[in-house]
Amino acid sequence: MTRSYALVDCNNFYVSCERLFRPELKRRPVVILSNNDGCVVSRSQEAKKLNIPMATPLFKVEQLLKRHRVEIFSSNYTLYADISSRVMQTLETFSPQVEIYSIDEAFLDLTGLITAEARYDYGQEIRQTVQRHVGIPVCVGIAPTKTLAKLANHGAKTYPATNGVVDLSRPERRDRLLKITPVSEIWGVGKRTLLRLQHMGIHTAWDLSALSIKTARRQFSVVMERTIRELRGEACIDIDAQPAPQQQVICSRSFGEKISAYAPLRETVCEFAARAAEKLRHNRQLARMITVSVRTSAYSAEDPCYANSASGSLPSYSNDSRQIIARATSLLQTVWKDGYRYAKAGVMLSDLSLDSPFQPDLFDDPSCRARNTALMKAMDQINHGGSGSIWLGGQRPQRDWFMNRAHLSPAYTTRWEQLPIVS
DNA sequence: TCTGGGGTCCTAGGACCC
DNA sequence: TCTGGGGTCCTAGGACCC
Repeated sequence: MTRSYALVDCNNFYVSCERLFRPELKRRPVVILSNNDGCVVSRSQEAKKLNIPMATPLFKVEQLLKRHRVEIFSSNYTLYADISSRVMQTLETFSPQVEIYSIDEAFLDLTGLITAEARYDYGQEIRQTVQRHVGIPVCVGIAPTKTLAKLANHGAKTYPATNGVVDLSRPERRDRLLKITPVSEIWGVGKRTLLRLQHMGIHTAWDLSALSIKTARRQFSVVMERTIRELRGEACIDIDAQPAPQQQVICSRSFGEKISAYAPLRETVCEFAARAAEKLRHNRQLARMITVSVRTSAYSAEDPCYANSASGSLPSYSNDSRQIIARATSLLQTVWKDGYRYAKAGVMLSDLSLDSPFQPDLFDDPSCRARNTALMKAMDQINHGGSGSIWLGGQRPQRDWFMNRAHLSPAYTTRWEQLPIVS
């Protein structure tokens, strides 16, 4: 049976979230910054028109932003995650098979759900419902493969005449859009691949779809082969409504101020380790491998450059903050070198397993494990909401001390004291 | 002065086994 | 003196995604 997928993608998602609570910003240029106020990661239509490229460092466009009185926000992930889950809940009423692909987009399996003729209208209904229930504008792309649904969504965003919905079920429409879309817009074509494709004279999505499968396989990889088949309408990537448990948990940050001494760097790494352990417990997972990485700035010309990482295993599968912090500290000692100005560090947990059913090893002490689990649970409950009321020795008490967040909006939907007030 | 963070998948090459 | 070949597992690195 011919399959049918919809890709629903929120428009300028972070900007739209901020505008929900600041409606006066509707037609104003708005940008959202990454963690640490480093780069521009979301732009309103008006900001895009000012030629502010995605992921530009803030300092490069600061003057431009000022001149055009662009509204600036630090990222407020607590808010975005909450709005995202409301959007996803709404989408789940439109298909039994929904794959949440990222914070702002989801694939819906429409196969056998609606007739080909009704698909465009269904897309419009999705748009209107999300707008009415959550207040977030979305675009919908519908097609027989996920790669084409991505393309359709890009079309819906690019061409206002589509009214936010593009259905590529008919091959004529599909081919027409392929011919006018640059190959760089195709899902899976990144910077490196783009360069190689251009050398081969491949510039549009249509050119790519015409590349022989054999050549694609030989010169690129199975990934490219799949992309081409999908562009031709052959579904190779299925909906993944029950994603496998995560394989790694990462906590890493650039610092607001560079760190040259061991003690503050250790405190920071301990903090990252504690956060990673929290995430692990939230996922109901355990880890056996831990990696600690540190680096100096990759951009600074005058500072000497150094980057290193060290991995090691934990005594057994664990999500106990104390064990993870202890191991992180010992690993940091092996990569620490005096005389550098550190700009970034990270802790990664891998070799994960679910915490139940748990397979203990020979030396496991069940009563000790139960006690530790209870202790961590109590800690998480006290810290619920991210306020960081209690912490372990070695952690730095003021969370986020190292992060610049000069333009943060309130946690409108997740903290009582910050609820918006209608007067 | 100031350049994000958190993930996934694929491939190649080495170690090791029989 | 002869020095195969196929399989698995692990790791590092690359490329990509949002």
